[in-house]
Amino acid sequence: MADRSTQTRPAGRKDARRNYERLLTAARTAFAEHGVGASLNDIARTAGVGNVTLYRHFPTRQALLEALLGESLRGLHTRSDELLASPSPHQALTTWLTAAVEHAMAYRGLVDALVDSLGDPASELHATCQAVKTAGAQLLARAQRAGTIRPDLDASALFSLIASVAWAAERTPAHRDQLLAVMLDGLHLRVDEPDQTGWASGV
Amino acid sequence: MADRSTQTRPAGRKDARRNYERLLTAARTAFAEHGVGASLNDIARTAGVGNVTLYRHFPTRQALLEALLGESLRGLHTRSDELLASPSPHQALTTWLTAAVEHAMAYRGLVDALVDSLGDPASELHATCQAVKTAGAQLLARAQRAGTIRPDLDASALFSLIASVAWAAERTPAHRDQLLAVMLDGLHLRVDEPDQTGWASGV
DNA sequence: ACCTGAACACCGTTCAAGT
DNA sequence: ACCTGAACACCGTTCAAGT
Repeated sequence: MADRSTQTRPAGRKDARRNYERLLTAARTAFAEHGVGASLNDIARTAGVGNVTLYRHFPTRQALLEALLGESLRGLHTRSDELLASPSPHQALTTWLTAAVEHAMAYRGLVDALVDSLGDPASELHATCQAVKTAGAQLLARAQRAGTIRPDLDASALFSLIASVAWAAERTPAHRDQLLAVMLDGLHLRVDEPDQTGWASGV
Repeated sequence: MADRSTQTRPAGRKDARRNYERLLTAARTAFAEHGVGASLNDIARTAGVGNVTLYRHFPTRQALLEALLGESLRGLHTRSDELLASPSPHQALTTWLTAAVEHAMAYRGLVDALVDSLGDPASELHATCQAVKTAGAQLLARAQRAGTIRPDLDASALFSLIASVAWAAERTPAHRDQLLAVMLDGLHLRVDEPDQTGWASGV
């Protein structure tokens, strides 16, 4: 639980450390250009490093993603803690959901990797994704207690919702805001305002 | 527009016709088992056919999907025509959307192919996907005229919504109904009932 | 301790021939 | 006309050695 932000950066030999950094920057540009499915051999090549060196530092593609995005994704946890102190539970949740969707769109194809990771405890991204999930869970629970969000919904369903919107928005960016709006509206309870007529309170 | 259901089944040599059918059944089981990303060489192999034979009959993976699913997907168009005659525009749309999501989940990874096809006029699935889209457009427009569906939404955004739900539901089947419910609720206009109190009708 | 080049088993696609 | 086996350029992964 403590010091989640310190990932295993190699402290050993100087060239190892240098190769590590080179691989990260090469991966960053490759993912940005070709999506998370970019060729790993290509990344090693442009980093000026043997491909086995890449595999030693990052045994899987997800390890590479963790190194690149872990910090940013864990930032959603911090953000959630902050928002828990904000006055409107509902607004806090919607703000956070918008940010979460944004984070999940960092690279083309990233959402697939995130969803896979959540379901695979062996993945290097697993812990990070679960941190995101529990971050959302807190805001979700608070909003549900406040009565503005449909009660039949748990944290993992919320994660699926985030992923589904991020996936579609990545494919058709023009629809991003509408997709988000529909999701947020769908989460919103119908009877969200205090009843102003007294009409419905009888039964 | 006429006779969309007749696809190019080869009428030539007997062995060609036989190979065509063998490839289809091999593809069907391969896609069912490994998703739409299944190895094409593998499909040719289990069909007992040279791989080039596969490529001649089906130049792309999407051509194969069209041959397998085209009829079923075009069925959504027929379904839409039927539902246009049903009494409740809103119920008609939700029924159709549920069916559309179901269709898009026929194989693992299918939604990606469908969305790609819609954006690529050269794809063999393009016409089919557009037929699905226009089928949804009719029901959407009717429900919007009836005032139960948010008016700021066009057919392509609706297609994105279907795809996003199908994508997530395929990954986490347990959430399928909730994802659908959130989407349908998000489409639903808040003030959908005739105002029963007179409170809101002043302005 | 950390690195590299070469090999391995795949993939989709295309070739030069066969009947 | 329609087919096939073999080649091609890739992929991720693993090997046997190097310093």
